[in-house]
Amino acid sequence: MVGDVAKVVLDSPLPRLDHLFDYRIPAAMADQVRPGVRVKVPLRVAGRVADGFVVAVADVTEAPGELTPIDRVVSPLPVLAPEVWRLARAVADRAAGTASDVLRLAVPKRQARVEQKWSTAPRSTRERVEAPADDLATALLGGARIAALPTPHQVPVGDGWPGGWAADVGRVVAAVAAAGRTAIVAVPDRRDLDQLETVLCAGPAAALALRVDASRQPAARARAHLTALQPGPHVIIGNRSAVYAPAADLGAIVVWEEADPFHQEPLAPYASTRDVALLRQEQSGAGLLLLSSSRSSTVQRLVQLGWCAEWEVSRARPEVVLTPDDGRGTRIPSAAYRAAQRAILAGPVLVQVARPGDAALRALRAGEAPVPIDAGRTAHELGRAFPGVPVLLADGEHVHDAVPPGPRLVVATRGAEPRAPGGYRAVLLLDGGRMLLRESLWVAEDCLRWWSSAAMLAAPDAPVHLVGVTGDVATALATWRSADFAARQLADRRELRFPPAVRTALATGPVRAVEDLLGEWAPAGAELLQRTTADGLERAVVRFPTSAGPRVAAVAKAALLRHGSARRPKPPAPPPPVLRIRFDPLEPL
DNA sequence: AGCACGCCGACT
DNA sequence: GTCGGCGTGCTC
Repeated sequence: MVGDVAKVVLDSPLPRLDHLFDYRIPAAMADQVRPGVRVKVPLRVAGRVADGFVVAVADVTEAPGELTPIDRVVSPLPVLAPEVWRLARAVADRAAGTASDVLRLAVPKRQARVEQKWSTAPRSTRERVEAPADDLATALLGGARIAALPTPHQVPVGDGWPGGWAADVGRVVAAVAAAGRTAIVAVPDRRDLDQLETVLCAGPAAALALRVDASRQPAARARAHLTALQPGPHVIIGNRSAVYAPAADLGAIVVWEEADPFHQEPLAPYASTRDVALLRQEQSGAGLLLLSSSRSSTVQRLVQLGWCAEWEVSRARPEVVLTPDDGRGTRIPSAAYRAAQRAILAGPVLVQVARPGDAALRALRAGEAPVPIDAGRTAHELGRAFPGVPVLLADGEHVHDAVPPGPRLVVATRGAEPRAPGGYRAVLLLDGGRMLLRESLWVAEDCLRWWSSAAMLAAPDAPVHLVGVTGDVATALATWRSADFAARQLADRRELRFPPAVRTALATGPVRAVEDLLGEWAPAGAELLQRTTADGLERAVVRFPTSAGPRVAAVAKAALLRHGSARRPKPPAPPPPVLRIRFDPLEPL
């Protein structure tokens, strides 16, 4: 019978099962089986069924023998869009992972009740939106790949003050939607998502906004997914999983703050938003906007390759004052202290610290040994330094999106800084020296990003004091030339042959499996960087030029096919060690 | 994950 | 001779 072969991807993390399986489509299911639908299919023996998605329907099969029929169609809704399947395959191949691992991130779990209601309820039709023309959006709609820094201060929207970046993104996606194309925006965290939502809801594309937030209830996720599958345009906003949203008419992908660690997927195959976005841009021809508060060396590399263009969104620059430590090196320098005292009469002042516990205190009580101090005492001590001024602490445990207007000292750990209406009257970056001491391949550019994003919370005419930091990275912040700094970082990395100038991969597992792999990796272009062995387990790090990526990944996948699964003994026996391979770990060594 | 196939040690 | 250990490989 014509068209009765279904190509099915199985929901299984086993490398051996990571290819398409052919099944016969029973005549009774013919009208329901189409690409994207969930099915249950027999595997090996009758009675055992696996979940899967149909990705294609064909006339012929290359599989030997008689085809087993599909067991049943779980749902007739085609929830795996063809462009998402292509993307999942590419992401998996790049990292020697399985497509089904990627699909678990890309397609939310089925919610029968949601689908039930969806099938009967009328769907809202997309209305046309009107938005001002936007040069950046026009370039993106032409397929441009662009790296840009945002408007560096907050803007008033309704009665809120979202970041300038969110307003920049809002203008771009509204223009993309007005052109009838879908836009996807991926941001690191919930607080960024809230700001973007504020902007979108006040703009012309409000009715098209669709929040696909992996942290929301499963039902809400499923509903948003079904909506995204409908003809657009949509403005899809979310965290890292948003890059996988279905969008047949994709016009632009926007990634805000691509270097933020929240964009790093903690689940196999560990692909970051940026890498997925690059693949999706290539596959779809949509525009790609990498908007960040400072240029990362990774994006600078793309710029220098000519793969990515630069764009100036705004000429405005926060005023940054480099303030040396005076005297003992632990006290707030008097220049910064005076600036804070002056500013606090007009409104809130932000103090960024590495950890509020000891650093802020140490700065105020020179000469005393730092001890772990709870947040309450920190607030108390700061209160003494600024008598009569309320102190607010913001860190991982004390989350504040925004602070009320009026004089207030806001002590925040990096990344936890609340926004202030109209911006802070002064920003003190107090712990720069300590932040730079952290051991990481990316410290310098991480610090520049943390400082830049805190500086962007200042009012347009308010001073930003970077305390006790000198050299390249301080100059980069003061001159707001993070691209030059990133270029120098990249030059160093080329010299050392370290990321992002090269890629890395980490293999762990039984000594023999890892050694075999290293033997095959070498001719593929992967050079051994580090190797440690402990009780039968080996850990090896290799580096390779990006051009060798496909070969290195293919060799890795072949090795996983050989050693990837092992017999699992009955618990409580520990599972036997298996070969694991991770590409591009943030800290390879 | 399961389940068959297949090649070496103790056995009625 | 055979029974069965579990190492290896396959699943349309």
